Amino acid sequence: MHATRIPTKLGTFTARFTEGGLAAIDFPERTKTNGRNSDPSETLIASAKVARWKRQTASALKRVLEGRRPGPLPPLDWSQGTEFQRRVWSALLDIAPGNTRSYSEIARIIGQPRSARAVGGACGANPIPVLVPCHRVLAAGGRLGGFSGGLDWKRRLLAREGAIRFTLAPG
DNA sequence: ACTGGGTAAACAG
DNA sequence: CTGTTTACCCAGT
Repeated sequence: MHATRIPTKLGTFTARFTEGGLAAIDFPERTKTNGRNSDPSETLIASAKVARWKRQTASALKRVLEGRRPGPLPPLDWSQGTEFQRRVWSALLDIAPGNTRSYSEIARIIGQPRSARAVGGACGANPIPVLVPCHRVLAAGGRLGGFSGGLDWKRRLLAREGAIRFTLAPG
């Protein structure tokens, strides 16, 4: 596992990689990590391949934060997900910036029209937010629904994409 | 605004 | 396997 920090206008994200690809993205931490030194063992593991993935991830992340399409992505390591979760996450990649789907629409798209609630669960388990755009999935009637990284992030990401005509959620 | 029933997946035990 | 917990949804109050 190799981690890298990605500074952006909205804070410093952290991306984690395995040999299989990008495995996770963490939102900026409130707590200021006294950053600086990197673990030397990680440096040894780093390969040209991973270095390329890091560049692609940083570029894609910044572009999505600007409301644009991500451009080329590194391979995504979804090996920790179940078959169902991978189907949901895969469907999320087809939602363009500025567009939204509802949980039940995603359920229908993957061929399980009664699994809207389970789709919510899979979105909550998405380890690669922003690039796998679970923030573009809303509840029925345009309500905001939930977001693991906090609803503020969901609102901010949607606003950046000009997709902010949903009713406000409690809270 | 609040409830209750229906529904499906993941997880703890 | 059984119970509990969900980023759900819809029809009734």
